[in-house]
Amino acid sequence: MSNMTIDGSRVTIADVAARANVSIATVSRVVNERYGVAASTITRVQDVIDELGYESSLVARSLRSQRTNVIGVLVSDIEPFSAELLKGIARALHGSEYELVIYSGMSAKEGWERRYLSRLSGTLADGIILVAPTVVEVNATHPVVAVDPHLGGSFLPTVDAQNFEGAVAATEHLLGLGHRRIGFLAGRADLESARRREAGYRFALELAGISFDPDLVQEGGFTEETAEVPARTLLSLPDRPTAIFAANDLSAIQVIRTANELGIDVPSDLSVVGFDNIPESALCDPPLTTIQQPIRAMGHHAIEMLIRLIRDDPPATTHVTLATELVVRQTTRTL
Amino acid sequence: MSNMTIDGSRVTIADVAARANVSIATVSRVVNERYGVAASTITRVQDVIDELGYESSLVARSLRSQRTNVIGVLVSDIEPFSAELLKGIARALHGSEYELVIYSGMSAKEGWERRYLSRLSGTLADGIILVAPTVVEVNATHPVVAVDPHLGGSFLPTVDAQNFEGAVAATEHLLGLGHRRIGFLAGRADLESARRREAGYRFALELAGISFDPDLVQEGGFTEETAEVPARTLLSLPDRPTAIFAANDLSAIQVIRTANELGIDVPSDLSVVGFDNIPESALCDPPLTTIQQPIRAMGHHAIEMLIRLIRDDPPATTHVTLATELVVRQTTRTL
DNA sequence: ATGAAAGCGCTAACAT
DNA sequence: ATGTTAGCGCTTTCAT
Repeated sequence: MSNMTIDGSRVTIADVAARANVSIATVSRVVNERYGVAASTITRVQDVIDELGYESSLVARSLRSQRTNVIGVLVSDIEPFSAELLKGIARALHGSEYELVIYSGMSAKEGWERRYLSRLSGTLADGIILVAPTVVEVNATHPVVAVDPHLGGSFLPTVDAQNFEGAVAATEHLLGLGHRRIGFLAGRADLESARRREAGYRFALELAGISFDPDLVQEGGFTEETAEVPARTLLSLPDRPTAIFAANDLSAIQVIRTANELGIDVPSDLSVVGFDNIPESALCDPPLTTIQQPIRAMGHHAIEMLIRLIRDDPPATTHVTLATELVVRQTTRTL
Repeated sequence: MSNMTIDGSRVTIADVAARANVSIATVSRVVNERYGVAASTITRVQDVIDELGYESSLVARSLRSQRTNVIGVLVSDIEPFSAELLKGIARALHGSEYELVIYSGMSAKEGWERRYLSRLSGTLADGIILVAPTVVEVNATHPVVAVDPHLGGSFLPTVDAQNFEGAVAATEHLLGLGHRRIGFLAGRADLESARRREAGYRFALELAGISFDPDLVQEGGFTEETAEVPARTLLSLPDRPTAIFAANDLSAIQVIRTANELGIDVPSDLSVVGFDNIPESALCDPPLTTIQQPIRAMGHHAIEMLIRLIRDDPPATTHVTLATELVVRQTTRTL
């Protein structure tokens, strides 16, 4: 529709003002529904806005005004976990007054949270959700809520899940099936959630009177790529584990793949349990037994907390931990 | 880390300039690696930047300069399809020079594409990917690529999938199982992809010599919520269909749910086929037979086309259609 | 090599 | 009721 542009460029507030024979300020008032504009002027300006298809620039507006009605979400990457979380966040935002901007600098480099925050905060968004940040000592001008953060003891409002309890449940599930040599494919050492999952694994073993074997623990790094070598290491052990608990589904899926390559059948020769219950875990073959995190609900809670902070409402809970649950599918079997 | 702020507010280029005893312009030159700055000055400014943790504001920068190194993705909502697409887009952007901004005004209201585009384009992003737009007569100042758009004949560079062929395959799968009364839960009438799926359904029926029964077609609207009533209508027909082909997985999942509520067993009493193969389709019970769209690959192609356009590279393909494929799971059975 | 100044599109304080 | 003006943080001429 050619009325979207004048001279092939964007329609700005100045174009509208000129065509309606009013000042830029008046157009701004009409757009923002401020008081003190004559009804006839409102009509005239609105007509021009419609005619020209004018829509105010988010960028220009947010540079100038404090309030933008935008919620920002900062992620290091769009992978299954963050994608699920985004679905929950979007759902929670339905029917609200807020718009959603998701930003990813496409780099998981050390300190991304701070850099992204610095690039967006104070400007684009009224409040920010930080997804799986490894740094939380952040000093922003706007409210920030962290989901699944590095540090448990952060002063940031936080949403996470029962990592420890979930890991205990996963390990006890394997123990209950008769497994005794249970490997653990750890997550990233710098993530609190990863450490708590390892703690749960160790705790369950100890409770069962099984002494901890450091050979049975490898760092898998939470992605399929980084999990391959450690998975192979674990599966090539002289006294190979009969079961592996992976710190997240992505690395569990890689364990299954690597096992297949090595001619090890899952679940006949090897039981595997993941963590997260991302949609992909049900898609893999065989479908993965895993610990379900209520990822979308976490998004929901994060939004609720953030909006409360933005509105400066009475301080609600500052730390929400949601329950995890074992989901038994087909990668685990009695020894 | 308190060095992120001065006086509790954002660190701006002015703060850096003041502390380094240079002008704002010089800091800008250092940040953007422009020529004509003394080596000693570069060092000094860079030190202050590091010390203060300065990062330029995306908003301010993009207001002023043409190039932002940001790819914008405009979606009406974050649901399984767009989330999958985002995963593909993010993957394609790994290691590139581009950052990613996803914008959703959280409204599927008529004309959202144009409004979002107007709010973002010309400012924040160097190029835009429009996801499932219903309007494509768009006149932007920057390159735009449409994924799965409304109009087939759009002049916009487009990425889509074989909707017609996929629908034929789905319908023929059901026909091959002996079904004759096959219902169709249509998509949104304003979406080209939805219409082509219906055309494929009709074509396959015709080819099989089955006359089209308008009672067997209901508009399902592509979401679980909107699909419920039409699904119930279809399943309450006096001469109930023995199979239903739904125009997307979300509505297929709703068909299964509604069937359960009505005491109709899938697949014993009713076969169901979806379209998309979103991860959720494998998660439902029983796992859904569906037509797979290579959603992530579509994201990949869209990025490639867009970057080419941004770089003004030799005009590559302006319209990519990817193949769809039948994925047989457990919701279809011989009659 | 560096600084001063204009201006991107907009909002808000201050006139009138 | 409406216009004028001063910035928001930044890049980019144009001077020096």
